Amino acid sequence: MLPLELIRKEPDRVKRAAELKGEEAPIDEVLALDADWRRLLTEAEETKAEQNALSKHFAQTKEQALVPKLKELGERSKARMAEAEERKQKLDELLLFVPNLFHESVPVGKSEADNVVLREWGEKRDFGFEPRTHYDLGETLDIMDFERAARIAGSRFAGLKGAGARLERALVQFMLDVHTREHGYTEMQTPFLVNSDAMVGTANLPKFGDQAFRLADRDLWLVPTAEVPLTNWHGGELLDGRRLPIRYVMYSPCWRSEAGAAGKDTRGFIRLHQFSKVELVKITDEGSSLQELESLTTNAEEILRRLGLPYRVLAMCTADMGFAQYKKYDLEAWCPGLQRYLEVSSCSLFNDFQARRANLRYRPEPGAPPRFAHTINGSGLALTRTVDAVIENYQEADGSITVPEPLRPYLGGLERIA
RNA sequence: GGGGAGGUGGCUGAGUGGUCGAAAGCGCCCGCCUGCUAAGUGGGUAGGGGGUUUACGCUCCCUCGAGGGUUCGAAUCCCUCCCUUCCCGCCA
Repeated sequence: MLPLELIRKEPDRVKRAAELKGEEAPIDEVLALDADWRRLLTEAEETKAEQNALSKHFAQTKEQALVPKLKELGERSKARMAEAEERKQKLDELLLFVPNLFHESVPVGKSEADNVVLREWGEKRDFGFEPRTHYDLGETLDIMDFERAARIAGSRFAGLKGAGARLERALVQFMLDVHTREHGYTEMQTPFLVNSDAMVGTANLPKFGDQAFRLADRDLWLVPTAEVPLTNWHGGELLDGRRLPIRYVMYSPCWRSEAGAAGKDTRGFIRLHQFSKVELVKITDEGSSLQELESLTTNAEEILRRLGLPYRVLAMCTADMGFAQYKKYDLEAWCPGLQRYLEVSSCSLFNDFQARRANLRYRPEPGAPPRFAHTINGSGLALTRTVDAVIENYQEADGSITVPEPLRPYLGGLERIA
């Protein structure tokens, strides 16, 4: 959510930013409602002030002749206030549909083709044979099962078996260990179901409800990412600014309806209704947030490096950035079987956009007025696709898979999946 | 699922119809005092919004879990919901 004050003062700037992001922004409606609301509010408050003063007088004198006047003032202020409230409510609802601005460093672009490759790491391996896809290898080795998953849940679900399941679990533990022991994150475990308020806090609602799964009989959603519970974890709180940044890491399953993705990535372990992820979330202050985005991105990259997976880092352009992000990097791992890069992490800075929605504030120092926090998140990494990248990059000519060194301790010393 | 208790500022916790945005304590801030530390001592210290102001500020309104209601007037009385906690039941 953007501050109303900003929209009032610089409506054109907000409109322009929305346009470059390819988002609609109901700025004119917001401005009209804002003017209406303030006019009615002033009227209501003036009447209320008169009533309060007279009521105070009445409390002392008990002058019964004042009662009708008091009653009338009360009714009038209540009626005006109700009108004002009605506008304010509409205004607040609309504000949830105004997209975030973006940082000046974000490349302006029209499509994903305008994203900028910032750096590439690792050598793409020369196999000396035609590398196979992870789903080909996975089914041959009997460590991935798409058919049976579809039988019990439908398409876009997958199952892992034996060494496949263990490989994913090893990756989870490896990632959690690196982030908690070396990068200063605190491991969390939160509910995987969250209410609508939490979804609004991270801006998954009201605009993107069709991307998530909701329980039919109550106000609960399956988390589309651990970003939702973690970013909202301190929602409504006033944090001690001296204790920022807060760094959380959490493993969770994620559920997404993938509405609108029909036909995309239908094969393999790539785009599923349920996948696993190790998520990094930071809650920080204004001054440090840009820098904290950089370090979070580096933290996620570190996992790819240790696993020896070639990858590249993209600066997302305005058009590819999304409604709530202020600045965003994608990490893409090279998958030689698929002959393409797969997004394994998306690291974003939201500024105070989410914090305003979640009412997440901090006091910079004792006595200072509260400010909205800045929030950052990124995968560290998405498990599903990291499994793919490991399988494809570490495959051998005979169809077996060499286990990357750092994972072996987590697999009881296992060196090869065959 | 059944029954009891409770949700008040950064925290603990008083307050049962007006003079209460709210005692006291802790914490924090500013001063005084004290070789240092600790202690003592005086004062200050909730959040949000509107108007006005270059600004400091001034002023008004709202907020005691959320939303309704009663009343001239609600932290206080009534209703609904949410949450916490205790006892019973069930259970991994």
